[in-house]
Amino acid sequence: MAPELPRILLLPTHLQADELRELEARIPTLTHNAHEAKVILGKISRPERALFELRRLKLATEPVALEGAEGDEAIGDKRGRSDAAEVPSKRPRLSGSEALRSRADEGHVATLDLLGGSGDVVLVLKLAWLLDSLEQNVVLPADDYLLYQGRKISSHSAQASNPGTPQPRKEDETTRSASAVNDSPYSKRTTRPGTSSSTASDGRLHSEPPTLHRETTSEHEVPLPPIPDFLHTTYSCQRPSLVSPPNATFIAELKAIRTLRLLRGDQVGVRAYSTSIASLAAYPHLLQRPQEIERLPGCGPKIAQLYQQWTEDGCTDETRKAKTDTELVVLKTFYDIWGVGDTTARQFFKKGWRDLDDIVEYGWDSLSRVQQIGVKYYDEFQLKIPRDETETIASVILAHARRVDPGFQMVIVGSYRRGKPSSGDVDVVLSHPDEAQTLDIIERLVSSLEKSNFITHTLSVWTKNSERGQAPLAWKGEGRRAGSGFDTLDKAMVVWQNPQDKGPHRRVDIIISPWKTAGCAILGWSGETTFQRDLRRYCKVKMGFKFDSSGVRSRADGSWVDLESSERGPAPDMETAERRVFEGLDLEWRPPAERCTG
DNA sequence: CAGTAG
DNA sequence: TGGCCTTACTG
DNA sequence: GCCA
Repeated sequence: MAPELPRILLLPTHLQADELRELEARIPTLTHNAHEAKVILGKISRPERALFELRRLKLATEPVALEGAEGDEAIGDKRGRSDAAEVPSKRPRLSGSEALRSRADEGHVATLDLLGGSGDVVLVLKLAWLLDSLEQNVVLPADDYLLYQGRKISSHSAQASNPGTPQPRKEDETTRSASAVNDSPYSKRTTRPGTSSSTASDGRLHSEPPTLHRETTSEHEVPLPPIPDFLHTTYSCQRPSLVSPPNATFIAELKAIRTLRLLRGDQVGVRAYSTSIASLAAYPHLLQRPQEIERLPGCGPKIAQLYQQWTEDGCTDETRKAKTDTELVVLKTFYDIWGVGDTTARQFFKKGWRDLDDIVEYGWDSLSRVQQIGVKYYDEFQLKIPRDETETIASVILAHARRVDPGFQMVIVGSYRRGKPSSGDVDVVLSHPDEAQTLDIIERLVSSLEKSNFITHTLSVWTKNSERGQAPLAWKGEGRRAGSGFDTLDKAMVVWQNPQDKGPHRRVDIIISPWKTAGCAILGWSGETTFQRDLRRYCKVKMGFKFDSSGVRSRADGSWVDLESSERGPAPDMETAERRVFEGLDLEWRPPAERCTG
């Protein structure tokens, strides 16, 4: 009794001719017409490949709500390092238990209805679905095999895809950013330009009608999805960029290339790839073809070409070759040591060192103090820090600050504030409405946390530039008064371990800001690198300002520009201050979760 | 001074 | 074709 | 590598 199968089209991709024939023989409901197939099967494993196949079949679809399967690959976790010969400088080995979390059981709720359901929905599944179903003699749920789910559209209905996400509420002054994580900020902006155009007071507001370039290339009438108006800017601080964009897997490939460029010393390449990554991270549609890419800012023919190669081959030449290039693999290992950058990584390699044991054995004494710490805790620093632990660490820091004065306030910044489920390190910004309280607190705080054995090592302390380092600010101008304290912020970069449970050592940054620039401080510490870079560039080019986390200045005369106080006085809290900075910079408010530029 | 950090 | 974010700290 |  064969299971009752839906109409199936079998893709020939990656199948030998005889394999193909044999499989086809086992499918009673086989069709060769893509339009009547309910299920498309193939020996493929990525949603992008699925789209590529649909294109080849000339089957136009729009995506149906489906949180894309993320290609969240851990970096290199195969470190076959010998435990033999632990050098005097012992590098503690982690006790067993490595992968505590199994991926892939994120609770698949909805079982897809294969037989019933609206007739115009087509599923692209992995071939394994068929094999498993036949083996077990039942039609298995498609969930675990699903690569793509789309609704067939006739070539003339170019409906903008809105994959059924709930309409999010408007952000207003009082909304807290944390809740934004669950939203789908795309949906409110993917509506056609014109209907919901942003209120960006950017001057060069792009409220043009949906004039899509006439990209009616030789190709068929399937129109490219509209470019959201916010993607006409080259500044990533002017648009939402979410944590898990639809094209995350392709972005991951570009990030891999970026890392390779870094290791090779190609800094310009790093810049360029960062720009394209940030642009793609803001693109709310799953890519369908290379032409879409070239329309995006920071993306040109090269990136489009890489995309094509990647959809067809599953990876690019550059990453494929790198995988077997020992030099690059070793460089990456070295680069991951805290305190070792790409230049030093190459130097280590040139000395003939090939793994961490070589460094310990042959070069220990040549390492800087922080590099020694980086090597010693190499494994532990690679571990991600879950959100609840970040909160625990932060609350200890705040408690110690409040022991000095109860008026201290704190915002956890960094990737935590962006809503990531785990972080590489912990960043917190502390401030106090009374400026006298933030003056020399950093050293007292650090020593207090050292005495309580939370801080095991202090990597560096940026101490009191405010007082001593006023000279370096060539941004002279008489506007700056002595002791006003808005030079580069005081901060401490430390190694942390809970003295009670003795968990892994963690990297923690504690930043102190005077109240009047606390908005800039949390803004400067919450976005990803490209967001920051573009924010500074935007301030320079568009505003004639010089932004940094310790304040905004006029480039004309170097005078401090206060964007954080209103007529009603200083901001009541740091988040409000941050909103005022956005306003003062003529930027639309961007919740931290939308600052994920990759 | 070069190198590194966020 | 030049420019691409910023700057103090460390050794 | 892309943009002004």
